[in-house]
Amino acid sequence: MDKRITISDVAEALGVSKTTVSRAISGKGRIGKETRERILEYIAENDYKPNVIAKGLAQSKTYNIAMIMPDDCKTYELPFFQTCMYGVCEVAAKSDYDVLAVYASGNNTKNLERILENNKIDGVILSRTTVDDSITQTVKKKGIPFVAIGSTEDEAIVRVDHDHRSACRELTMKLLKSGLSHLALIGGNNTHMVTQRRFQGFTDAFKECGMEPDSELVFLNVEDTDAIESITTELVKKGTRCIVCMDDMICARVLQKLQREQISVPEDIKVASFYNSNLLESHVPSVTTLEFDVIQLGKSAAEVLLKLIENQPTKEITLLPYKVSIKETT
Amino acid sequence: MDKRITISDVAEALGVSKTTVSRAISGKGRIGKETRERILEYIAENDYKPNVIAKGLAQSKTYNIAMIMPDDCKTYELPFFQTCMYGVCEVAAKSDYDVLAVYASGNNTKNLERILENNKIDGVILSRTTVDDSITQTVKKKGIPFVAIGSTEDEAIVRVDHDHRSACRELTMKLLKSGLSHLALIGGNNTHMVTQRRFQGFTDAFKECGMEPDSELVFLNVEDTDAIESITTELVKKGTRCIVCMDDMICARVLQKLQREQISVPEDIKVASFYNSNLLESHVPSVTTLEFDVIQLGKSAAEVLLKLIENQPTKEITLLPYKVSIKETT
DNA sequence: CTGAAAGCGCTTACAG
DNA sequence: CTGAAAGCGCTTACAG
Repeated sequence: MDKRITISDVAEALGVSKTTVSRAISGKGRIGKETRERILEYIAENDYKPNVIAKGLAQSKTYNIAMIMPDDCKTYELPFFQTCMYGVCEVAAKSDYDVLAVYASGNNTKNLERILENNKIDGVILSRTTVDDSITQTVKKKGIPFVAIGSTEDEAIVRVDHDHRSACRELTMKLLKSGLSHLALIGGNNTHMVTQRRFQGFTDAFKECGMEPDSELVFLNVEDTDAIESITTELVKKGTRCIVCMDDMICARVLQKLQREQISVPEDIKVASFYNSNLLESHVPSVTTLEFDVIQLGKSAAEVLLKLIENQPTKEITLLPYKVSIKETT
Repeated sequence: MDKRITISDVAEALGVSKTTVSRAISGKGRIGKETRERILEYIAENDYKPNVIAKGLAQSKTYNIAMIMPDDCKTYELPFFQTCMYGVCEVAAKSDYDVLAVYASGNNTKNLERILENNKIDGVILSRTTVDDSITQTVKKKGIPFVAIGSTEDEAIVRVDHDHRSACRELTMKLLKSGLSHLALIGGNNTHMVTQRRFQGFTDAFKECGMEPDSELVFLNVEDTDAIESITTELVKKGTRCIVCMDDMICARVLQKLQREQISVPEDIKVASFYNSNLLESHVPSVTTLEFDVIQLGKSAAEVLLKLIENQPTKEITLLPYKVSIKETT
């Protein structure tokens, strides 16, 4: 490991003080133009790299942020979280921040607490928000900046999200207007805010048409494959004409089941999904979905968090656009 | 943010020196039993938490390791990397280490270089190794400990891996012995070491039976969906009786294509995969695969890296077991 | 067994 | 415009 030069070495070599060198680098404080240029030049030539750790100690900063990942494997394996994290890292890197991966859930905040106690981060990104969220409480108690990806009940939390409610309303609307009135809906864990928001959008559309969703056709908290399959079968028996799936995973399983039962889509039954991903993208026939830019979601979250950390003004809520993509399955 | 107490506060409150407090906490250096207990007790009661950053500065350590993630979305979205990372984080946390996510590839090591220059990590885990690997070179040049997940050409690199070659040999062997001699093989990027190792295992099995793989039926470097589908079609036309897929993604696409073409598995054609994942696990009929414990892979990698960082002896190579899981598709 | 002091590499009032 | 000095919170020879 090659020994790196420090600010003292630079100061000594140039016959100036450490203070001056520090100022030349940070750009803060008054400093003569010529002096600065001389220092910057020397630094470039001699490959000086500041020690971020020492800088952090002096400033009580770490230049690290944490991204909270769900800690059950069924969830953290979802492309969503990975893609999000990629966006977060990309933006963080530009400001010389790094991203710690921290796995936590409502029942298990011990990793989060450890990292918080160790003062290893300047801010936190919550990648999933649930209705009663002990993760949020933990971060809040610590008092460091954080932003939530997704909706939150607590309106005081800074957050970025896709506009799921409007998106689902719009897609549902299009389905209703195309003459499909008895829409079935299969959704996952209803303690996730996103499930609730999507359901609101679904309901919004019905109301706008002066109707109500048929409660016999709405299934929430459907968590495992078997349940999805039996509900699919049930819906087919009932003669449902269109199944709306809350997410890509559910949709993939529904499509698989229908295919296995030799029920053709869209001829016998139509299918749409409130969320897209690579699980569905290569499907034939192509699936009607909502499209969200997840990398951008991660990027926006990081941008907002960095502003928060640097005490710059930020919006309480950032809503990202979506695209309704009507394809062959409806 | 509640101000935390420091080692000085503890020292002052107890009328001892900072040195003594530090020793009581670290357990290093001689210290009176009674003094130590008094300090530990005070610390517990007053909720003292050491500042890991300061500790790191003094020791020239960061208590962070980096996990290198592939930087193209088709790859980092694979459950493999997520699951691996989970295992890494779990083990790291036990030793008070945290894990930075760093996206890099052979063409783009700038994030890695930045983090290395910033001295923000004590070691690196490489999650994928390619044949000519500029990532490995970059880390090596820096001189900090690292371990590779997967095989490497360079035998001097510390690495942990599943025994892909033996695993593939064994699965291929079983297929050959069950009377399927003209096995077709579809594999991905051949610059990935794992692709090469799997192919070796495949070949090993043939040799052991005094045969050779039929080069007309072997397709490597098959990277996109269209190619997989057309090869599948071609193989069906040729009357191939069994398609072996190098990984879960390829296998999923092959199965999808066959299903769409109404070709039944395993009646018309048999299918096996050299890698399992949730992509395949709920498939009907169940798929013959190799099963690997990926969380364990991440854990082992982290364990080895921590040993390396702490200058403890380690094995050059750690090979993890596998399971051949013969199911309905063959 | 314990402590004073120097040091890790930076930043930042304060003084000039 | 520039610098001496103190400080961030710890660790670790060195001395006693």
